[in-house]
Amino acid sequence: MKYKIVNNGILILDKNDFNIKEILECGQIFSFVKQEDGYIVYSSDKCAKVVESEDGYKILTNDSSYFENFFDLKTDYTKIKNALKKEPILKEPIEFGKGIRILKQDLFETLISFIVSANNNIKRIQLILNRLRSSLGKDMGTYHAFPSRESMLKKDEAFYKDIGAGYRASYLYKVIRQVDEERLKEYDNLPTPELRNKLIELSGVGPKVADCILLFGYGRKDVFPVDTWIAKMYNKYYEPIENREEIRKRLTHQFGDLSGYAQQYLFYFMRSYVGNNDDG
DNA sequence: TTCCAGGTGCATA
DNA sequence: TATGCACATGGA
Repeated sequence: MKYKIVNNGILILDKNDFNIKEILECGQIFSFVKQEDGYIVYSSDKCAKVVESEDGYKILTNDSSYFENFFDLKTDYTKIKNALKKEPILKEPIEFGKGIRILKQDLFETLISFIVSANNNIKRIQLILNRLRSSLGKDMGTYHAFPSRESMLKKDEAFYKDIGAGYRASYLYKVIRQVDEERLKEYDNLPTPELRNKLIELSGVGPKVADCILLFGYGRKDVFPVDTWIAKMYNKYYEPIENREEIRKRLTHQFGDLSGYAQQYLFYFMRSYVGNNDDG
């Protein structure tokens, strides 16, 4: 994909592999705001405004190199989509979400965010994380950074209940006492299966949340997170199987190193297009 | 009112 | 190892 670093951000010079609505609304990230003329996206202590232009997008930010990596701009998504289109089941989902890119997100933020996401809906996940940012995150002027582990350590479990985390409050209280940002970074040296086992040891992190952290934080594309929507998909287009571990095994076997990409096209398609309509 | 949402932890067999 | 249940909360 063609893009150019300029003095106030990044110019995306191609709309084929970049659609900001699809990138932000496909469920991989929760901290963003839709505006009249574009989107503002928050990651860690940074932010960017993304505005559509005639032949692409402008990413307005002071941290171009961070967002170059964040938006995974060096990866050729045309190539990935062409490879995945050979699977009949992915033809329509890829057409529907052809501007999706897998974001490379901050590890600690991804850990906390996807613990909150468990058995929860996206609107409420966003609400809880916004409260977390605004009450504990560093004031950056026009917004608040995602809180550090250090700032989260100062709060008791009741605080996390008060911001609406529900029964996940105890997971949050515990998990920040199990790992810090440095340890999470060190884990990146491990191969995916070992790293996955390390993550599952953490409070509030099971197989599905671990896979989301692997995919959206560590950038591991050889995982296929199986949530309620993917389970629905599998039972609709493949065959009825109750066991999600079995579904995960079969899908990672089918899609291999492109599992993460395939999962995201399917998830977005199921959630926003097929939705609850069960007669397709 | 019941069901569901990007599931996990824990007890039980 | 595998199954079943409880767990907060708000929208449909």
